[in-house]
Amino acid sequence: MSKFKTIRVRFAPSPTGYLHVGGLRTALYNFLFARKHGGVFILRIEDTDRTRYVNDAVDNLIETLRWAGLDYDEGPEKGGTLGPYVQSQRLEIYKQHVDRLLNTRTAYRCFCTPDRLEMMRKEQEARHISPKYDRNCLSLSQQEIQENARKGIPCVVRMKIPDSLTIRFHDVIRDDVEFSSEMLDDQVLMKSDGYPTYHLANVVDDHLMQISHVIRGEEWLSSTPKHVLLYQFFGWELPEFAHLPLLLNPDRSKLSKRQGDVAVEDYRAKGYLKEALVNFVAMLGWNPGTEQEYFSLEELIQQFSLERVNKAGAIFNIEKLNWLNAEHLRRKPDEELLRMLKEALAQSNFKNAKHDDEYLLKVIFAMRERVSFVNDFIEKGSYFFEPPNEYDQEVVRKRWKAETPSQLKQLAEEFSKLTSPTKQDYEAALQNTADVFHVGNGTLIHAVRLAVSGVGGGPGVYDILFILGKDESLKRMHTAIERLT
RNA sequence: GGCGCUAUCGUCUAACGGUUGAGGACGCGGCCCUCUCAAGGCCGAAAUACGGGUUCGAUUCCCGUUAGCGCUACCA
Repeated sequence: MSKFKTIRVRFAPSPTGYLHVGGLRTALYNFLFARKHGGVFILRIEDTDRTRYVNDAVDNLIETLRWAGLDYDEGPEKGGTLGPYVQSQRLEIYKQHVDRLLNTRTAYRCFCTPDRLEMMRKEQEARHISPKYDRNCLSLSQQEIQENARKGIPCVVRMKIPDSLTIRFHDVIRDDVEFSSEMLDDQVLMKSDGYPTYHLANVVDDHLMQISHVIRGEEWLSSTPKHVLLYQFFGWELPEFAHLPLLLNPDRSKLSKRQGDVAVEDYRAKGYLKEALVNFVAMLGWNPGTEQEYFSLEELIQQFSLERVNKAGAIFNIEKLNWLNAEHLRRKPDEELLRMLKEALAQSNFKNAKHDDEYLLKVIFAMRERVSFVNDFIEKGSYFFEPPNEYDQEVVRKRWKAETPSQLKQLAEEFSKLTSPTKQDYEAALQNTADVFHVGNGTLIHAVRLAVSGVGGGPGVYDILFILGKDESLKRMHTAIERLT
């Protein structure tokens, strides 16, 4: 599919504070594509806007990518032969390339002040024509340019868009796309502070870093013709382009804060598993063509293809993420769940409670099918870590009758006779007691459950009793008899 | 406003002109299982934006309309 020998792709975020879930998906698709084809996945930091620089953003980005399991082959902190991989460290390279453009007259210096530009735009807007630089500085003579430079007037470098040219390029996802050069502005390539704009830096770097496929968000589609022109100006071969559909808010606007969490770290903090988040964003805009929904990273790598990426934007649907999280969580081996539960416990209200692994493993066994998040073990199964401090009133109304206290007293009596009871022992004892009172065992089951857990749902009652142990169970039964009578 | 991209159940999506009275998943409702809650199983409601073409035949190809989104910065 490609004229390039090795697949080389890059994820090129701008460090503005955190990794956006849309960014995570872009990174993921790049990663999957590279791994699938034995290619190279590069991380490049696009920090050419000094006004938006955020401290620690790069570290944060790298840490989040690492958390998600998307290891890059070349990039900051990792190195590579075609670095540096941080654009602010490549200023000299951009300058050289801008000079090339200047020499071939495919770019020119512009000394217009921001004020003049602003006024020009206002006027154009008033006249209902699309805002475009009026090329005021294109006609400057060599002398005038030198004069201005000598006076120290700040200047930018603009690319000179050819007139009436149709620019066509191929996109793996959208096929052929074409734009008229008439619509293009003489884009600033080099800012007055000596930093390149995205357009220049991205083309220069993609070429120098031998990027074979530019896989990025759809918001770049409209500026791609400028990039194509730049490749032509430099006489470089075009990479393949693949513009990914956007991630949307529930109201179909572009995914943003305000309408929920957009930072990967938010989801991480909320207890979502990286496996679930990765699986989920992978399915937002891509599918394998089969009915498989649950994927490990390894399976995604095997099955991923750019050709099966959709064109239309996708809403970030939290319900499905929750479901996938539960799926991934419940399939985890005991040991891993144990490790995660201990970690969660350490940060919970029960951090001082002592429970050995054997006990926690029993809780995991009992709760496994009932949790979507690790914290659910603690929240939905709080009674495994402390006695109920209140009883669900609705359940009390339904399950706790006038005769219940005396029945439970008798049941407690039976339980206390048992030595190291198994689940079966509890069951037999309860059955016997139910027979004595001529009631169905359900009557006692629900009452005991309420007494020991405070709630109406959960694992089988014999499991709960067994996990809690005889002494604790009896204690709770007596407490309930007292408090609910 | 201009340019571009997009358009199948509420949501994510399948279908690459015909075996489609449009399939799956999440969510929702019902039933089964059952000591409860889950999990699981079964069933159900739910979609091709609209209008023209092309074709023996359009979800699928073309055009238009509408809608949504993106871009339109010395931001990326």
